[in-house]
Amino acid sequence: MHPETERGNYIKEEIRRDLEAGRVDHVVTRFPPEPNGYLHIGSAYAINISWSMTQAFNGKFNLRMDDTNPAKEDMHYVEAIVADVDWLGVDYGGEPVFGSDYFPQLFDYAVDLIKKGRAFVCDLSGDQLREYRGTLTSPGTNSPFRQRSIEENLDLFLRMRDGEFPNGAKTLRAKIDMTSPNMNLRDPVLYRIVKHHHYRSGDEWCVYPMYDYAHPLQDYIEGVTHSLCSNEFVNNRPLYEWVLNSLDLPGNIPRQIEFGRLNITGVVTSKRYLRTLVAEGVVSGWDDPRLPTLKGMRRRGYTTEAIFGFLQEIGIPKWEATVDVAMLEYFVRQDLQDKVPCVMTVLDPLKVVITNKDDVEMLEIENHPKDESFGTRQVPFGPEIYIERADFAENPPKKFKRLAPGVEVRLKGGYFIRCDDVIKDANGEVVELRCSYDPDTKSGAGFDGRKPKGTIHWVEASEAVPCEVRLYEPMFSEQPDEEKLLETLNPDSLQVMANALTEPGTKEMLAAGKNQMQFLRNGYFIEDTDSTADKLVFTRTVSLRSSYKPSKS
RNA sequence: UGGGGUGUCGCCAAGCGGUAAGGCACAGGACUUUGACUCCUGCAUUCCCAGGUUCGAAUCCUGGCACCCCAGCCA
Repeated sequence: MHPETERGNYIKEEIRRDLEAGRVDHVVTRFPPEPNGYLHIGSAYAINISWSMTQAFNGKFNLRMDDTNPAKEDMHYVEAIVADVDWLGVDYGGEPVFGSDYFPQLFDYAVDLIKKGRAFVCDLSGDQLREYRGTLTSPGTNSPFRQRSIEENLDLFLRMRDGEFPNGAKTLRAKIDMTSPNMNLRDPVLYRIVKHHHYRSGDEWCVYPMYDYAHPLQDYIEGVTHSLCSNEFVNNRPLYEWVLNSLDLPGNIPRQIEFGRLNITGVVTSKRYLRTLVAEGVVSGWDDPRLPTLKGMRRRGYTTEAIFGFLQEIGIPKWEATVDVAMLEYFVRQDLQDKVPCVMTVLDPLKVVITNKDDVEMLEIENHPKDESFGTRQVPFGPEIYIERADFAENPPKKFKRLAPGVEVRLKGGYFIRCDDVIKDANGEVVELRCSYDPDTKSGAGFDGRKPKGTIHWVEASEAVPCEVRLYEPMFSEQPDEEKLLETLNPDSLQVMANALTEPGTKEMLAAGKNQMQFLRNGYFIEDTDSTADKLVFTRTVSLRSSYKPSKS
């Protein structure tokens, strides 16, 4: 085997082969989104595949709007797409390119095709076209217009362009083979009449090229060497090649190579369903943190490093693969862990009175458990604090490493406290804990006389900052059934902790420009776009991993 | 159903005729002022199935099976 042969990435291997064989001497790839929707994790995956190839071979990467359908596309989407790609940090040469800019050349190529006798104008209606096409098992039938003369075809095509015929009246079709077992080759439509304003070319055109005709030529015009796409297009490859070969084009001809689609457990990426969720108001918008859109993931606090790390690890499947979300979350934690500070926030506060404490003192606590460069901060501790309701149990189960009557725990960065008394309201609900602290056990003092049951986080009452914390869970109860999407929704995908309290240090972090941090024991959070100076709002990016398994009884 | 594509651990995934990498998840254990992090350990005698070729097969051949894609004037 060649020592340079790239393993584990068949596309890279193919490209290298092309380079070594001299078929090409450089690499150009492209990502061709249609500006009719927002980018999502699957888009990032596709972008990464094409982009990483140009990184590997010092090539060029184009971001091309695949805008050949005037009825569906909009400038709003190109702006959104550009913003998302910019966020990913992928370099596409500064400016996106537009497939619609090649309309004139595409038209000329079509004229060429007609002159070569390889395309004809067909008057069949949509319904007739379908009938003539045949089925998967039966061959199609030649169009009665297939034998028109080149002159007549030319004349008709020009008149189609000039708007002489109504929408759908005629099409330009390739003359290939109506009996081909590959449906794409049964004289496919190349151009259709669409009198519709195009967001970019305006009203200049009455005819628009179809994807199968436009794509290979757009690639060719841009000098794309390797056109990488998902394998739903394998059946289209013969047509892609037919278009290029039929034109006898000089120079490098692009080569299409397919890769498998990416699915993630519990996540839906199809535009249609994403649109449904937004339209039905199931989510707050395209940037809802529960959505796998790039905007959603960005708002949720996923970093581009985490996303690329994840993509790097899953590789390039040849066929559709469904990766466990846990893998994505793992990379998010891995990335955040080293770069965000750690503060304390109590999501569901339970009041604790420290009976033997009457002053408020400042404790110095480190901002990161491993990295000293994050420095330390002053955290107040006084006679009244709040702890997490879940960190107290009147009747603790086995192995409960938190607070319980008569039990002693350590307050992170502070002292040991012992629960002496439990105060309940009329309904028997615990509303307050009376605890005593041991001054000898101050953090860092080296006290080792006793071992506390565990360490919990807390927030001092007088300086506590109220905030809203949003916890997210998967949108669907299980692997979503796309046909019954709204029925498989997880009703608890968003949990709002409206009465959360965070330590003053959190505001300091925000003031210092750090909008992402770990809330000790609760996970990684990001200040939400809904947050204001009056009302802080945090979104949980991802929870911490936990090996704690509550016992059944 | 005609054609095309794909089948290696629960999930991704290496492997390219020489005797099954790695990651996630999971299960134990160490450490721990986060039940986090980190660190150990375990986790496919077997590669969709059945035959065949070979000293030797996940890799080659034959035949099955399963799943996915294609019948838009969408992309």
